[in-house]
Amino acid sequence: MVTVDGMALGKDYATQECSIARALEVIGERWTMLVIRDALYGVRRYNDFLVHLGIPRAVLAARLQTLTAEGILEKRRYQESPPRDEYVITERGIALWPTLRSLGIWGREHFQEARLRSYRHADCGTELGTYGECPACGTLVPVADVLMVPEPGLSQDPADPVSKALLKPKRLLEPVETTSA
Amino acid sequence: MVTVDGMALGKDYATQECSIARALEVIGERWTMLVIRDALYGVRRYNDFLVHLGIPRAVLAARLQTLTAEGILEKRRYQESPPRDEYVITERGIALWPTLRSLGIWGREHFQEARLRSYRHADCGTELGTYGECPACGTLVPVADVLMVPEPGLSQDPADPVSKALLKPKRLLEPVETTSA
DNA sequence: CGAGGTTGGTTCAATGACCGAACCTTGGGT
DNA sequence: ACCCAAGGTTCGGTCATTGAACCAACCTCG
Repeated sequence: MVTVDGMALGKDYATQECSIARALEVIGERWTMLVIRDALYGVRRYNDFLVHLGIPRAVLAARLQTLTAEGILEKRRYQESPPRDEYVITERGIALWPTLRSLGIWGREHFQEARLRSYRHADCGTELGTYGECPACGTLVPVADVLMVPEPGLSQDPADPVSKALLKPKRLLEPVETTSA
Repeated sequence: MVTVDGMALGKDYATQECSIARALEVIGERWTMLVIRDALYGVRRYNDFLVHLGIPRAVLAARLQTLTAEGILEKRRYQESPPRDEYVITERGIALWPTLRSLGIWGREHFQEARLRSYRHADCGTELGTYGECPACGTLVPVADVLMVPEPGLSQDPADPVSKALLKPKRLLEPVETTSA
């Protein structure tokens, strides 16, 4: 049966009856997970995503729109006159933190020597366990209480202002400062 | 400037200094994570991947080759005369279980009503926590001791033999039985 | 022996996604 | 009036994915 709309390549893993497949239909496209990672880091503005990711403008626009439509980001007016919007991560997006953390750990352990960043419980300074829990406190750490700490191995003096801003320790979700003024 | 090698779209997130990006270069392509999921379920043969995923043959061949080259699957001769190989998941691939589990949970909680499968500690029958730990035993359950149990909501009587084989409870990693003889 | 089946692929034309560069728009700032 | 910044859209060219067809080694059955 040939359905009316001709979505051939895109998005849907038609035959799969599986929540992983459902998830990948939403966030499985190229660049999407990196956009979400940046949003967790506190990146919010079109231009910041652009320079930090090195993503084509058209693709970024498409991804931001999809992620907004799926309720993972929320488009929010942060100033009138010049009307400017920012894209803020929602609860649904924040819920991807364990996935991204375990993916990052896997990537580092299997394909990378150096450790670039560590993640700590802001309250006590303890480094997080594999799933984002605090071994000392024995609790699951809310994402807003995760402190991202750059480690040596991360290149000093990067080109773009966003990478530069991410060079100092900061909490996740807290907006990055790129006041180029 | 046109560089000599023409890798434009593919694989590498060039500017990214991040273990998540490294990971996605390896397993971020379309279909790849679903192949790994199937490998965790115990799927091993070209034909079983093919019918279960509904993936184009050429793409499957490419993915199996990449995953083998990256050490996530291992190509293993399981019979001479007709020489036949199967693709078995390695430790490196098994290490993706927490990632896939948390991704699946996210997909179900946010984009799906029914629960299709549950995962239990084979030793005690307790349903696993969010990260694959056993709440009762308090231990991290080895993947080989995870029992996958189909729940109502999963369609009875599916078309392909692999889905049919996955209709009864079985441990992860344990090869699926598709003796069509 | 030859026909047909099973497994595991390769090849090919068509279609869709992605890329990078150029352009556009709205609203300041000077 | 002119230029700049932010946030896009448009467009031609390239790359990836798709589905269908083809290939080949080996086996089994008549």
